[in-house]
Amino acid sequence: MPEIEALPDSSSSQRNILNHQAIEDYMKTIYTLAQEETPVSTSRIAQARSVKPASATSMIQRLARLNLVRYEKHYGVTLTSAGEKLALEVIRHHRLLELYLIEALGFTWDEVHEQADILEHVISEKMEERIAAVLDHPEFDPHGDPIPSKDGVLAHVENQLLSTLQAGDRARVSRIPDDSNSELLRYLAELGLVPGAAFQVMQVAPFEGPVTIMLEDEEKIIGRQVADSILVEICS
Amino acid sequence: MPEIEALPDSSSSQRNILNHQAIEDYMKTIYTLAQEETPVSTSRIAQARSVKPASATSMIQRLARLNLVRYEKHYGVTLTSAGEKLALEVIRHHRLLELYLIEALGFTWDEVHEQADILEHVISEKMEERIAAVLDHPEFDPHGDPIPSKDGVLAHVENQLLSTLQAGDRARVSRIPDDSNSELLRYLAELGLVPGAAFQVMQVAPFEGPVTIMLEDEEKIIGRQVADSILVEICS
DNA sequence: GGGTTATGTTAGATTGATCTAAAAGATAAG
DNA sequence: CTTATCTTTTAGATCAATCTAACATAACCC
Repeated sequence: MPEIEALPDSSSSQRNILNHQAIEDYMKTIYTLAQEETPVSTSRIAQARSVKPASATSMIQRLARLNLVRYEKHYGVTLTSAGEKLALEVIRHHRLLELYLIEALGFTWDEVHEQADILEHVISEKMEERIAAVLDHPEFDPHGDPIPSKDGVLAHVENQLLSTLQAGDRARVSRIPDDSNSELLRYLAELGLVPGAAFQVMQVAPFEGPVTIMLEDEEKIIGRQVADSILVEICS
Repeated sequence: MPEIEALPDSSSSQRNILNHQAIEDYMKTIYTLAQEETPVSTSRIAQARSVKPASATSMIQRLARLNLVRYEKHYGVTLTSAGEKLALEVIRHHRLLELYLIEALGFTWDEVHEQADILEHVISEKMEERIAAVLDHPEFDPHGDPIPSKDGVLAHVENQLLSTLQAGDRARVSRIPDDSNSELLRYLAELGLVPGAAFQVMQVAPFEGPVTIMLEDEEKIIGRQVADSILVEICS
């Protein structure tokens, strides 16, 4: 008689007995990819997780058995509501941890992603709660990403790429993807281009040329590639 | 040609790629058991880790291949210096984390063990360092256990069981084993019997009877079993 | 010193997460 | 509409950590 695998039960008093790292990582990946395009294909998941497609297929099948995703062969996956809940929980952990590592432990912007990626799977409910309390229940992480609330609600911000602005526009940095490489993050921190920073676009050179901005009374010139990795909110 | 498994290399820049949880847990267990009696037998390890002897044997063989223990069939294991170093590293993590969870995140005495047991395997060098710094490089954890220094040195304190004291003795609580059950820890905290607390023994009832102590001008009576779980340092 | 008991080890199975290689399904292009 | 290509799935292997069952060694006791 085949045993049915138990769902990772977040309401159970004895959580974290099994290491569900892999499951949680896949869920996070699928959630993120689903933002861009749904359903999510096997190969996109495999690529994002740096595994072979065959490995992704087998994990997808397991996730489907756990009712975390709906899966149709040769078509793709979508998250179930249980799946979305789990993904948001992990993302909440990740973002709270990133902020905490900076605020409480003096990490720098570019160092936190890696450590948060590990810790996100192992902190207890209690620890999540205490971290959130110490940080005064923040809504955004240091990269400007919204932190899902306990019940899975995400603040929604209208973003656009900095590179889409025109000369004269005033805007505020809202997000830098937290998986950008560390070099870039350090560079941006040095320039002062961190979430919240307000600036005005002075000039946008044609042919994918550099963008000149005025930030804190200083002119900064950034390449197009950099401008493409910064999300902003226009100040109207 | 058989590949030799790589040693968990703490000096490597890319640590924590593989989950060496199991290895670290065994090393910690063996280190602790070796304090009591050496060499450490398979069954003691198996019992401490709540696995079957067969499982312990196979892990021991792996640890021996990694040069973390010396192993002689049917005799037992002893730690190599690399093994002791690893064990002390994990113990350092554990004890720093226990203190940190209490000091920085408002955990209570009885809650920290479990969470520290998980976190100890996943915090980076950097995080360990920052936690130690925030705590001002403490020498003892909240249960009175010495925290190994970065280079593996342990403060040594001469301890004895509270139950071995005699009426009239003055002493100070030095340690409560951190794996004592939570009930007991909460009870002791309530009584004020925490590391550092100074008291005088008033009476020791015969036939394994209760011990009466004077602590902060209040008389407390504790059972023999409780007295057996408290380590003290005589104030001479 | 030889049998009994306790302790340890080996053999073989299982589960999870990965892989490679091969087969099957979907897509696209003449 | 048929073939070539690309994507996905299946089959089967590997490795770590565990288990059970069976075997081997050590210890102990008369």
